[in-house]
Amino acid sequence: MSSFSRVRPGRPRLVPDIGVGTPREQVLEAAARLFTSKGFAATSTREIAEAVGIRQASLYYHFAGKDEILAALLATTVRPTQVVVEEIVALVPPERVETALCLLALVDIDTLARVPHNVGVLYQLPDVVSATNLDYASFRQAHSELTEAYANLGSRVAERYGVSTSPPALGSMLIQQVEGVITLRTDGKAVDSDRATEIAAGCLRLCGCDRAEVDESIRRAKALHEQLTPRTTQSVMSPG
Amino acid sequence: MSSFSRVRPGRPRLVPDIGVGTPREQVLEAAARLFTSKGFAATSTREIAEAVGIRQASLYYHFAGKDEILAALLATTVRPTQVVVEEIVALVPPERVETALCLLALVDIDTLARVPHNVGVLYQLPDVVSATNLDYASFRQAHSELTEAYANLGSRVAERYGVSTSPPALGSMLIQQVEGVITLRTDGKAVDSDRATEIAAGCLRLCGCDRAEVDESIRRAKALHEQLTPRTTQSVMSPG
DNA sequence: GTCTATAGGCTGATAGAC
DNA sequence: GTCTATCAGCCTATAGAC
Repeated sequence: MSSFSRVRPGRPRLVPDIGVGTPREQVLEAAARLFTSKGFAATSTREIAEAVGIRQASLYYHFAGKDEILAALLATTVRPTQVVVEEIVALVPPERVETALCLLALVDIDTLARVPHNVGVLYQLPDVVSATNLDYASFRQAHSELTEAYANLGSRVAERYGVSTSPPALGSMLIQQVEGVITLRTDGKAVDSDRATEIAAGCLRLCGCDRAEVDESIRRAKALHEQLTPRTTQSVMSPG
Repeated sequence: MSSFSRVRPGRPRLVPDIGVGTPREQVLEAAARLFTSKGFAATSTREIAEAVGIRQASLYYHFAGKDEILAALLATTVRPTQVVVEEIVALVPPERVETALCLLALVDIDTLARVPHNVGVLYQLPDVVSATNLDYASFRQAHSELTEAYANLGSRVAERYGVSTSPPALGSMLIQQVEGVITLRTDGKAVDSDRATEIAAGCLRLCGCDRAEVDESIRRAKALHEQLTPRTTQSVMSPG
């Protein structure tokens, strides 16, 4: 909206606005970068303001407080929802659970790899979790539902291959594997399409799939995945 | 040392000392609990002091500053060193790489599960990483050496089963799987011996092992593991 | 919409009594 | 070895001018 005209209402900034997007978006961009790299509590509102090129007090025109900035960032959904899981399952013939699991993993990995500034880390920070002014509970529930989806699909696959790991344990192992994407980005490593495929294949092997089944499921899931996310550059992401 | 006599030099505390261990240990215990649950930056020295039952300023008799408390905690080694890796490899006949990998995983899982207050999380916190007054680099190197050990053992196993994942990718997947212990403890879930076994088995499946090989390697590795850590309660740990 | 100015609180740390 | 007392600095947030 702001890029339509450089002449905006209100007093001009000391430093002219050279950023992209609305001021609000600029704040969120800077906050995401700082929160993920230094942590929430360790980042001051002054630093955020300075990164944007405005004064500390000016933040409070756009957000009610530091917590609100964090809440807005967390609202940036970074994981597949229950609805998406159901779509994925519906896309795949019931006898091909392996493909469904693989597709879920690919979609999830892709989401985590693409989200700006590795915002996925925020959900893992203790000071974010314990800063319970916000409805962190709703995230927890969404996350545990996603874990259940992994547990459900994974254990149906495991059954076929005689793997006896309990569904909850298998679910947490699978989601842990997928969330390796967050770790990789934190460590400054890029997550490209090949890496995504390797992680998804790892998920299948975790459930006991043999090589032939892994290859076949990967092939089918990748086809479906490209069909789900058409025309965009595939899963290539800078580490930041 | 302090428990020999309750009468210690110096002015008595306002609140009588009912804690265990030396005052220094009490501070570390409280700091570990608070740092891991609230984060480093979000924890004040006043909170630590209050938890111990002393005044904020009294902390500075035992530690030069907040950073020093953190550094002392990080010095609590929580992962197998290069030397331990070599010992493990030496324990297992060369043709049983699967067993070596499994044993490494079990030892590592056990270490992470037993360390007080889930101190392993500290190494993942952005504010700890960016608080580089301390030699965080040495930890990074130790961690990357451990990842390499997983990569090395894992890819030797993978080779046998026709799994073509690159060693670095496999290494990061394996260590990610093991570090699921940290996540589990953060989520308040206990990590008992059965869970440890399931995770170790997952590591083997990640490398392509079939069921028979997984079972055999687990059996051998557990025997060696018990031999390494005799007479202690096996891997049972409270979540905190 | 951004500025200046400032309030009020909490922080990490030091000095010196006991 | 722990206390009291205190400091200077930074923090979030508000009020009101432009």
